[in-house]
Formats: sequence, C-alpha cells, structure tokens
Amino acid sequence: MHTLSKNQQIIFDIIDKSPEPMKAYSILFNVQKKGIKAPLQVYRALDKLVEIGKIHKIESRNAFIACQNSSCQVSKATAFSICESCEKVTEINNSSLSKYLSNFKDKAGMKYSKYNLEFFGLCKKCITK
Amino acid sequence: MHTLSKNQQIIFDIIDKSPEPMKAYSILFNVQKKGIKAPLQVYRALDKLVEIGKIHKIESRNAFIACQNSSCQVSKATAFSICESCEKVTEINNSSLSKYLSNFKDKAGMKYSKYNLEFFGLCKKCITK
DNA sequence: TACATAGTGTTATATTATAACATTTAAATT
DNA sequence: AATTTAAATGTTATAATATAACACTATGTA
Ligand SMILES: [Zn+2]
Ligand SMILES: [Zn+2]
Ligand SMILES: [Zn+2]
Ligand SMILES: [Zn+2]
Repeated sequence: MHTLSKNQQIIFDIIDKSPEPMKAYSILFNVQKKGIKAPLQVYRALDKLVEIGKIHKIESRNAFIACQNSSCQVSKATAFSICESCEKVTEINNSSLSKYLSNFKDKAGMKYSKYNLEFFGLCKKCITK
Repeated sequence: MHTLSKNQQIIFDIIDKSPEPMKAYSILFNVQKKGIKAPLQVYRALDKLVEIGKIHKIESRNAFIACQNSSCQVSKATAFSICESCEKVTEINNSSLSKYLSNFKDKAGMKYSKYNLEFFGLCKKCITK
C-alpha cells in the first residue's frame, strides 16, 4: 500500500471530504492555510493521486473526485454518472458494466489498457423538478 | 438538415480534413487567413458544431474531431479509441456497444440522456514498436 | 415592415495547466 | 552509518484553454 507524502495527503483529504468533485484552483484556495501556495504543488499531487488510483479526474468537468470503489483497478477503468442539472457526480460500481467494457474489442484490433466512461442525465432529485 | 453559418462551415471543414483531433487554438491559427481572428469566434462555432453532432470533443485531450458515424445520435452517444503512443483517435461505431450503454441503468435510478466513452491503449502500429 | 432568433466582431479577462530550476526529504544500497 | 538514488518540494514565470460583456449584423417569419 502506498504511503502518501505530506502534500499528497493534504490534497487527498480535502478531495475525499468534499461532497462534489473539486477543481484544482478551488483545492489550491482551500489548502493555502496549510502552506501549499502554488498551482504546481497541487497539480503534482493530483497527478500522483490519479496515478495510484486514489482519485479520478472527471474529464468533462476538469475536476477531481476521490475513488469510491476502494479497489478501483488502479485508475484503469472508471465510470461516472453526472447530473447535468445539479452536477452531482457518482462513481459507478457495476461489475457487468466493467466486465463488458474490459472485454470490449474493436474492429481495428486495438489493445485497450484503460477506459473512462461518463454518463450524463438527470439524477432522481432533479428529474422531479 | 442544418445549414452551417460561414464561420461554422470554415471551422468544420478544417476539422473534417484533419487526420487527427484539432485543438481550438490550432484551429484558430489555421483559419486566421480566412478572417477568423479571435478565440471566441472559434469556440462559438465549436459549441454549435458539437451541439448538432457534426463534431465531438475528445475530453481527455481538449480536442475536436469530425463525427465519423454520419448518423451519430446527435452527439448523445460517443465512443472513441485513443492510442496513448501516437495519439491516433478513432470513433467507435459498434452497435452492440451503443445498445449496451444506451440501455444501461444504474442503481441510483438516474436517467441518462447521453454518454461519452474513451478507451486508451496502443494501436496496431504502436504495439509492434 | 416589425419582430425574434441566431450569428458575428472585438476587447478584455478568467480558468486550467506546465516549464524550468534549485533544494530537500525519503528510501534503497553499500 | 555513509553513500547513492529516486521522489517530492518550493518558487517564479508562462503557456494553453475558455468565457464575459457589449455592440452590431444577418436571417427567418408573422
Ligand atoms: Zn475508482
Ligand atoms: Zn441532479
Ligand atoms: Zn459521431
Ligand atoms: Zn499508435
């Protein structure tokens, strides 16, 4: 198991506590009191945390969320649902889906090592509005 | 069928001719001789072209590619394969995949109207290197 | 014509991300 | 423990991506 460095731990903690995906500069603003002052310090920690699978980047939102699957296959296979009204993001943990996608072969014969899937729609709360 | 405006047509043409996804500022550079001088002119055309499904955004690359499916369901269901070595991007047109994903229901009861899937790996050429 | 809608042109600015370099800390090897 | 190596940090500057605000123009349609 990976031991996080000081900056990595600070930045992981704030993302993990957040109920919603956090953007890099919002993270920066929130950790300045802890001595992290520059964007690069944040981005370096984010890169590492993504690499080891502790967080994921929501590409369509340029935001970061803590892994909810505890044993995500080291960030290699990610799926999210995103509410386009309230922007709630949830990591999908569905073995049928992950099996289907992990075994997917395309015509071009490409060998996939990783995928990212983002579903968009309305969450339960927002449908009824 | 949608008629493109002047700027939309110029920008679609250059993306459509490109063998690889194009970034906004690269598009801007390439259309300046045609009188399009400001980022916003490019981004507005891109927004519209994405909306009507003529192009798609590759979110992980901040780049834009012409739709290869001719009848993409108006940009609501997109899947791409991306070579992490040569950066070749291909739109996947696979009815089994699109059926599976269009019918996917998650536990949270979210209603999906759209998805974007990006597979990463090595293309045939790059595997053998 | 009158009205509404979509598109354009322009300047300025916001947001997201990386380059380069010096230094420090932690871990591995001898 | 001392040496070596890899990983992480601190800092300044800058690159790359994207939007706000406002005035104006073209297009469709009642
Ligand atoms: Zn995860
Ligand atoms: Zn919602
Ligand atoms: Zn398409
Ligand atoms: Zn390749």
